[in-house]
Order: sequence, then structure tokens, then C-alpha cells
Amino acid sequence: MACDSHAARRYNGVCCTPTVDGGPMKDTLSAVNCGNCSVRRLCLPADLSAEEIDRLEEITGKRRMLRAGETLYRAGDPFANLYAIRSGSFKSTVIATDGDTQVTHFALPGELLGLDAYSGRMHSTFAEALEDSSVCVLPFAQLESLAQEVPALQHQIYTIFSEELKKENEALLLLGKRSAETRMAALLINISSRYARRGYSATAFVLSMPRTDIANYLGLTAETVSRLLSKFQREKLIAVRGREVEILDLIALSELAGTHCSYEDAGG
Amino acid sequence: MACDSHAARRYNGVCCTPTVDGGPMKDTLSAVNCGNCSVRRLCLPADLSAEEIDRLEEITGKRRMLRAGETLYRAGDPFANLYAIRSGSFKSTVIATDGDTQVTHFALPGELLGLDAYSGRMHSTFAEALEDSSVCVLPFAQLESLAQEVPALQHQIYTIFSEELKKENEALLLLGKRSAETRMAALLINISSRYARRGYSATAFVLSMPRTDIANYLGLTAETVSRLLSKFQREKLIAVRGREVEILDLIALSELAGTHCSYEDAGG
DNA sequence: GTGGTGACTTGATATGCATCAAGAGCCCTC
DNA sequence: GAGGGCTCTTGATGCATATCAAGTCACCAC
Repeated sequence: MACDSHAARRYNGVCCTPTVDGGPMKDTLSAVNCGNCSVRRLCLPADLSAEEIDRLEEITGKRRMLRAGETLYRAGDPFANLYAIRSGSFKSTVIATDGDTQVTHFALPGELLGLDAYSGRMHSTFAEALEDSSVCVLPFAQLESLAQEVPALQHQIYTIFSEELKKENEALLLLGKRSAETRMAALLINISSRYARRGYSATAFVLSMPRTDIANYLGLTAETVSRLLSKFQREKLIAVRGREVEILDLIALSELAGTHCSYEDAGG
Repeated sequence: MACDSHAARRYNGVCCTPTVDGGPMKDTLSAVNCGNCSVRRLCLPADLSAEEIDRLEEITGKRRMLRAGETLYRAGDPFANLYAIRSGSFKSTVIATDGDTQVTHFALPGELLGLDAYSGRMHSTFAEALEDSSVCVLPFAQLESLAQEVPALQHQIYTIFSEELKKENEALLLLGKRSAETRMAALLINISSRYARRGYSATAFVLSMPRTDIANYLGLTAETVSRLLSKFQREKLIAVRGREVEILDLIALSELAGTHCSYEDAGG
């Protein structure tokens, strides 16, 4: 809660956190350097040797910077790259034939975007930056070839796929069986534990998404989300001020959520 | 609807369908033979050469037969194998810390079970046979080694992972945004298109799961599911008799579901 | 056949969350 | 620093679906 609200909304990688990058928005085409990336242990390089990381860096041609609200890819776009989030955050959405959309995922640094596009060679989801963000661009054809030669990399790709499936199962549990209150608590706990894993505070953070996105993700309305946050505040579980959240009673909130925040740590 | 109800409930691979196997329950330890398996084009062997399929068969040691209600694996079991469904059907469930369960998936022949267990080396879900079923046992360590040598196999594994992610996104859309009626219609269309892809009738089939499982999967109650099926019947969209379903107006039902049954064909 | 058990159906009532509506706070522009 | 437009909050009301409660049907054991 000590950070400047404006900067925090714009660039989570800068506020409340050990610095992730040198600075935002100026190295669009600079080479990727996994070695000094703060989220490397959550990302593809996890468990790779120094030499293997060098080979990985050779194929990850460049970074891309996105402003808040910019779209990384759209459903229907041809699939060419995976994107590893270096800083910032994204929302993934699917769109129904009637135009209805559903937020399926909030993605944080270290996570890979675009995995679902492999089959069919076409993106089936949208990815939009929630704040100013940067991603590493990973041409998948080259990544696939390299994985053929480097078992540790293939292993890590399987692991990431598998983690994603696990996370989606948890999301289904949340949407299928839980009350609005439980869902809201579970999201806060989830975000908290993911920030913690990235070296940020587990109890004070800035939500990078508007209430409408939270509501959509949780299968609720923005009004209900707002009421629940107010209720949690009245009950001294959290303190909220706009998008700034401080968790005052992590244990009680975890119990409300019905999880022990262990399932979801690898980022998602 | 012309099939014997008892047999159908017990062994979907026998009723309403081109025969999948020689016969149920007698070849527990026989070698896998992908070449004559009716779902090979939906399964790992898709796009593999004859020689590559031979190598795949070498590592898939055996089949396993399960009676209706038997459990293939439980959350917490160590991860050793993937399972390719040869005949029958399964439900996957996750269980919350408070004991609450959620059905996340109904799996049909050609689909792989256990993918989410790769990371963490432990199953995080339960898989239970909904009817008498058979699976091919795939020791994952060997599969992984083989994929390292056979690009087409690695490709297919990525494809299956990616398809699973896409399917889960669709499921999230269903649970997050849709009315009970839409969910029920979408499930019927989904099952219909999956049966069709496997050479079964798209309009007449036997649901292998009880109403409670359908309700749980859709985030509803069994009573609501029952009421909706009755309503669809009154509206001449379907005819229902117990678990036997005949779709009378596939187009109207698809419109209700808000999908064009294209997204989900690879089985899930 | 007869009785028991579990799956399913149908109806009456309750309730959690959506919807509708109004207003407050914050940020950006000029 | 005043005005406009978002985002967010809060309140009143309504409805979709859950819950509770019988009752029916099908299958299985004896």
C-alpha cells in the first residue's frame, strides 16, 4: 500500500517489487537474457544448464513491450509464437459465437501465453495486457526443434502444459461449486500466493484488472464483486482502496476460500 | 434407441456402434495393437508412420479393463502412466480441501487421461470408469524418451495437451457465463459431436453417467438437470428415456447451446 | 413374484446473485 | 480548477436455480 497508485497500475513490475527489468518501454528489440530475468525459475529456463539456456536465448529473438490495453494476439491469429511474460500482467479471454466473452486466466510474469494455439495452428483466445508489460517472443517451431535435442527443455514444456491443465481444473472447481464469497476469497488468495512466489508481498498488492474483469472471471457481476470486497473489508479480512488490496487476515481468508493456497504456485 | 439398455449402460463400446474391441473383459494383459484400434486417429498414433506406430506399441505394455465404477487413479497416486481410453468412458473429478468434488471432464475413447499429473509426479484428479471400459497403459517415462526420438510423436503429445487446454477454456466459458438451459444443451451437443466423430450416431446415444454427475459437471443440481431434460422433451428437441437420449432437432438444440459444435471434436 | 434400494422426476418454497438505478470518487483534458 | 467520462459503490427489486420433500420407476436379490 506504500506504492504510488498510478505507477502501480501502469507497471506492476516497478511497484512493490524487486526490479524485474532495467526499465520499461525502451528495449523493444533487445536480445532476451534469461540469466538475469527474475522469473527464470518459473519459466522455460527452469532446470536448464547454463549451456542449454544459451541455446534457448539464441532462438528467442526479441522482446515485445505492450501498453496497458494492447492486445498480444487475437482468436483467429495464426500461431507462430509462444510468449513468456517478463513483466506486467495479461488477461486471456475466449469469445463465444454469440459474442459473449469469458476471462479464463490472469497471467503473471514467468507464465507462457499461447499454449492452446498449438493444435490447429491458430489462436483460440485473446491475450490483452492489463498494464504496461513486456514479453519474450518464442518462435514455436524453433522451440520445438530445440526441445527435440534438449530433454530438459522438453520436460519443462510438458511441465508447463501440465501445470496449466491443473490450474484450469482448479478454476472449474471454483466456478462449478462455489459461492460468490468463496470465489472472491479464492481469487485473492490465488493472486497473493502468486505474487509471493515472484518475490512480491503476499499481503499488499495492486490488482491490475478492473472489477468487471474480476467479475467476468469469477462468473459474477461487477456489483457483486464490489459488494464482496466491501464485506471483506467490514469483516476486517482485507483493506481495499480502489485496486489496492491489503490482506489483513490471510488465514481467515484462506479458510473462506476453502484452499490452502498450495495448489497454485507455479504461476497461473 | 434401438439398443439393449442394459448392455448399453455397461459397455458403450458394444452398443450403437461399430465394434471397437473383440470383446470385453478377457484380454487384460494382451499386447496393445494400435493398428486395428478404431480410435487411433484420435489418439497418440495419429500422423505416425507404420514404423513409428510399431515403436509406440513396444512401449505400451498392456491394456487394463475396468468395471463400471472402478477407479483408474486417485488424487495423490504417484504418476507413472498415461492412459489412452480404448472403449467405454470415464469421469475426471477434482476434490477440494473441504471434500467437495467437481466433475471436470467426461472422457471418451481416443482420449488420454492423466496429463495433468506430469508436473509434480502425482495425480491431482480422480478418474473413474462410468461403464465397463478398457484403457491402454502408457508408461510415461518411456513415452517421453520415444518422443525425444520421434518428432511426430512429440508433435502429437503437444497437440493433445493443447487440445485439452482449449477444451477447458470452453468449459470455463460454459460455467462462467451461461444459463442452466444453455449448459445442458451444450453438453448434449458436445456429447453428440464426440460420438459422431467416433463413428457412433450423433442423434441417438446412451448417457453413461448419472444425472448427479451431469449436474455436478454443469454446476447445477440433479433436479435442475432432470427438469431441463423434461423441458427439452416437451419442446420436441429431444426424446429421453432414462439415460437414452435421442436428439430430434439438432439445429435448434445447437442454437440453444450457442455453439456450432465445431470447437470440440478431438475428444473431450 | 416380492421387497428393497438407488436413480430419477416433479412440485412447493427459499435464497443468492443478477438486474436496474442512482450516486460517488477518480483521472484526464482543456 | 472545472467539466466529462470511467470505474466503482451502494441500495431496491426480481428471478433463476437451489433446496426440501414426496413420489415413481427400474433394477437386483432372494
